[in-house]
Amino acid sequence: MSDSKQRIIAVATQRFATHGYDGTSLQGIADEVGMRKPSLLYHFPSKEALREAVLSDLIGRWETTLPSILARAQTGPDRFAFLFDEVAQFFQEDPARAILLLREVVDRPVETRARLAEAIGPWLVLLKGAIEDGQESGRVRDAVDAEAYLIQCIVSVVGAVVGAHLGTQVFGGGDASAWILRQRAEARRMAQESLFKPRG
Amino acid sequence: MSDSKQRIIAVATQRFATHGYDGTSLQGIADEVGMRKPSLLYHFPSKEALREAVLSDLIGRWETTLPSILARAQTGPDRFAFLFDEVAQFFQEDPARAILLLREVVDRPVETRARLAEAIGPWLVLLKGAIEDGQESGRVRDAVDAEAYLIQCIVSVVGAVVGAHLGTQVFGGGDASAWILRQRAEARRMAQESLFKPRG
DNA sequence: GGCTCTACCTACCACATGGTAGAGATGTGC
DNA sequence: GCACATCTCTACCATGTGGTAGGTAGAGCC
Repeated sequence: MSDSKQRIIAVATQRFATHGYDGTSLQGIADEVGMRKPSLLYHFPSKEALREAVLSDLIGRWETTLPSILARAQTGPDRFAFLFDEVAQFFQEDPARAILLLREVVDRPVETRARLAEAIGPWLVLLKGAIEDGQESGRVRDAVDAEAYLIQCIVSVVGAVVGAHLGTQVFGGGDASAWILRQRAEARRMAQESLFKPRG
Repeated sequence: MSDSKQRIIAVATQRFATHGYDGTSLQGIADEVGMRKPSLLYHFPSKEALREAVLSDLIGRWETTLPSILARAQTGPDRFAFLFDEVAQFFQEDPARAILLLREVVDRPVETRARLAEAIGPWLVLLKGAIEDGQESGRVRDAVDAEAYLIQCIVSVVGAVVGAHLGTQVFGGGDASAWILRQRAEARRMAQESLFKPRG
């Protein structure tokens, strides 16, 4: 992909995340990239095409990151905590990813969900199996609703980014990046302790 | 408040939630209400004023609902589960409330958070105290980060509405309203089991 | 009847938007 | 030299937007 295209996608990603699709103008993106609007429209024939490219780029990054996470998660100990943190790390690295994803799901529920189902569905089915195995072997609580649990985990991780900003305002103390770490840690603790049976 | 004003707010709430502020036109609202655009602008001098009114209406409803929840929560048993479910019920009653809130926090982080801090801040401080009391008396896990925990609870409840729609697509089985119940139940279970120490 | 207020209307405006037409520059292969 | 492709530009357009000006019908009041 050409350099211009990549720069446009990068800028558009941030602006779509910050102001939403409707709240972002091609003019604004073009200005920030440093070109005229028609030049931008040369690379992406329409605003809708740009949205599509931005989303594809995000999902693409996810799909290249995921296998590496899963591969490493299989070997080490504390697989659960590792998996949770790595996924959280993906969003924390660039919070715009979480916000963008959230916006897409809320703005265009049907279309986005279908894409998302394709991208993370198989992975969730896998994890669901792992949870059910854990229930049979007695390590995982029987009360866990595996499917709903997994969805809530995603909600927690993505929501931690939004929640962090909320924390700074309501309770004060520390900046947003410090809060995001606290939110992530607490989300993991909640997920972990509500999944496994207490030891002993 | 006049009937027209209330109808406008009701329609605007749904449309802002569904399409976002920027994605909603005054024309569209006016059409659905059944009046001309300038008539709408007679009641609310600007689109921004309408947004403000919609948000005030939502927060107002919350502020009248909350005391009744807290009053009832103090007497009965299973206070935690009751509180959690009642709050969840508020959003489930009209999912647009959850989506709208989410959108506001994401769209106008600073302004909305300040308002939200005002509306729910004192209540969160109260609950924070209750959790810390529980830690001292040994019923609540020491590892709980009270502030982050409470924020994550809000994220879970609001996110359950979004997550429910995700569940239908990824796993299938049941419609959105059935999924929202599952998400809520699982979110409560996760919050509860990660808060209290295991009995016995 | 006259005055005022509310609630609504028609007609209009300035402006920003997404998008198009078509030309000019810059390089690449022959 | 010349055709061709790639990329960017200027100039423009149709449309929809939030918002304004000003008028009208009716209710209540004196």
